[in-house]
Amino acid sequence: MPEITLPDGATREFAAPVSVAEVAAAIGPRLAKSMVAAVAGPAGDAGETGKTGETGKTGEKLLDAADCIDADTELAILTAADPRGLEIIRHSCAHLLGHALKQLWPQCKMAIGPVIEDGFYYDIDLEHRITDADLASVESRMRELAKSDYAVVKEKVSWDEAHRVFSARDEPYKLEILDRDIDRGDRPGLYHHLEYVDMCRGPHVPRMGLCRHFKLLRVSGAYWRGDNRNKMLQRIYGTAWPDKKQLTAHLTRLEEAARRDHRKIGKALGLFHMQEEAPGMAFWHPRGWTLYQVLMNYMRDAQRARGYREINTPEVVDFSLWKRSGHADKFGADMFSVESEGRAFALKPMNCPCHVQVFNQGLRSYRDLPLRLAEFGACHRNELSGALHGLMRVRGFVQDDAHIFCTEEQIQDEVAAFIDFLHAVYSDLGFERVIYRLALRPDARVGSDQDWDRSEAALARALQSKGLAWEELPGEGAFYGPKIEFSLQDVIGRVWQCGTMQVDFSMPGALGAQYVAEDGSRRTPVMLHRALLGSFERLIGILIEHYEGKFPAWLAPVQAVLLSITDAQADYASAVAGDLTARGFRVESDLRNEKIGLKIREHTLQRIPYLLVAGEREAQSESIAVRTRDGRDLGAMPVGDFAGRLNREIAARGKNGDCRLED
RNA sequence: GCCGGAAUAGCUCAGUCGGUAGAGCAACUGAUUCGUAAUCAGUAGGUCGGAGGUUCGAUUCCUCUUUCCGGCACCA
Repeated sequence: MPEITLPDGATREFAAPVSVAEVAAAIGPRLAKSMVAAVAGPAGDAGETGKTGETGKTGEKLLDAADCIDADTELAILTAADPRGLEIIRHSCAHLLGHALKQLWPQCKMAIGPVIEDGFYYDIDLEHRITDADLASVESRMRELAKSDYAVVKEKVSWDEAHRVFSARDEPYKLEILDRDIDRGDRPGLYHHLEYVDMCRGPHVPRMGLCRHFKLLRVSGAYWRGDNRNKMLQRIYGTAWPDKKQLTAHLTRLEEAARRDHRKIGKALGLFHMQEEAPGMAFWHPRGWTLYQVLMNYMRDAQRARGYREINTPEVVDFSLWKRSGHADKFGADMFSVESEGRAFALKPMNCPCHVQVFNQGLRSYRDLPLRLAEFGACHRNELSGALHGLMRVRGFVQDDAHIFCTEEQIQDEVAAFIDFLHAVYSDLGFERVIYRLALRPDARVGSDQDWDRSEAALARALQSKGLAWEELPGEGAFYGPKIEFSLQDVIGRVWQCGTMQVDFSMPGALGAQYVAEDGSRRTPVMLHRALLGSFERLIGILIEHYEGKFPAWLAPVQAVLLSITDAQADYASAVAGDLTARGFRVESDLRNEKIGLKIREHTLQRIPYLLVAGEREAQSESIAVRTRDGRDLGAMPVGDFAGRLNREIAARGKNGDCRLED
């Protein structure tokens, strides 16, 4: 006699074990119709034996509509409105995709079809190459199948039975999953979609009519089990939403994101270009290089204020140094090499070994520590061609790199100070959402396990002391030490590592770094590798997308343009431009014999923050009429007033809205 | 690197079922001096990414190649 407690606290008693669907029906017909699945929660032990899926909360269990409840439990019926319900719909969409694919290409071998953010995919092995046209026909077959609203039938079977089913269906990938990932004692779930069968923990929708608001997006390649030694399969991506409105909104977001692409905006604003002769390297144009320099000078001042000393080291260095540092072994193939007079050199892929050389000059005392050596270091890495991506992943770049030589006792404070520094800079840059990750020891590494224990712990403690939530990435640390990754997202949600803080107990010793301790003994310092921006290239790529090219005044390559109305104001406009330039602003003037409307349009499209109209009225009154790039008219004001207000806006950096120019 | 797609004027793109290409904007010339998102007219501009092949003839078909795009893998 199960007693079921609903989310609102109401209870319902049933005389006999009931299915989830029956409970929903008892609550109301509308809920029964829109029910996707249910979640049973921790009070009761609901459902049949065997795993039906897990949710974030411990003790919660996801149930299929057909699952039977035979004991007291809390139960929430899930609909598309619930995030867990939506996830189930997306998962069922993957099955729907599999169903359609199998109907269109019966010889297609099914691999996996999981849920991802905003949607789902299915990996298949099929000789025929799926084209965009195919994608449309797959999608329409999916719609037909969904429209028929067929019932999804769940079946729990023995491992042997599952094996028999997929042998008969000639699905080698499903058999491999059974063999390698599923315990022989388990009872895998089979979901029958008419003639199509998929194996899944579930739950899934009870009727396919619940999967209606989806769209297939693209087809691409993906290695079986994510391993590049395995066969490359075809992966079809789709997105799915609770209703048409949200689907449309998502597709619109994707279109808008495409417009913010840094490669597109970089070209439109004349910031940089790339060309065939230098793959993965940027040619910076005047406006882009201005932005680059503004950012670099900002970082230069900021790090000087925080006790860093700037240095500069060679870009072409003998391979022997890379051998001693360990980089040649691990990354030799990814380094650009240069040969001269029989000697092998490499373009430096990073700055750390060079910084140790600077540290090693002279005898260092414990009194020198922590020693913070910073360099805007130009690095080259011969990244795999397929990895290149605009400014985000390049082969030539400049890091805002620094290495802190310190004692083990100083690590904690240095890491904490670095995190504060990073937050201050990111806040000036307008970044609020930072993703924190802690990359732990990889299999291929140098250094003792004790060193790794201590360095991992030091980083974790520092994050904790700042109250930051982080994700751990086992095996993803650098070969010489663990690292905190500070990542930002581009406009379509791809995550890019920018800042980093790495603890290294190995390289200083390997390269002979020493200092004299208080007791006169020679000791090896600890080395902290750190960068805030990561590389100027990547960070500028993120900045372009973040601001959609509408850089705040402090970063804008051109902060204001003087616009004359007729030739009669040419001298006046030039004089004002000269005055503002002399005050340190980045100003241009447009004296062309063109209509003011055209000039406004062109410079607005160039995202210049302030358009300063100098017409006859302004010339008479020694003023300028100020218009912002978002079309606001701030009226006429004396040049000195504008300069003062712009100065305050620039000083505020990230802490002002777009073109506020407040009094 | 792997799978798939793409490459046409400075930019954004159209086009040729094999007969050496077209628009808009930009550029240039002239007229216009016009107050807040496009003034008008004219001119010029392309060995259709590169190399080879098939063909009487290739931008179009085939092969190779480079780069880019979307993923996968990689990311010190």
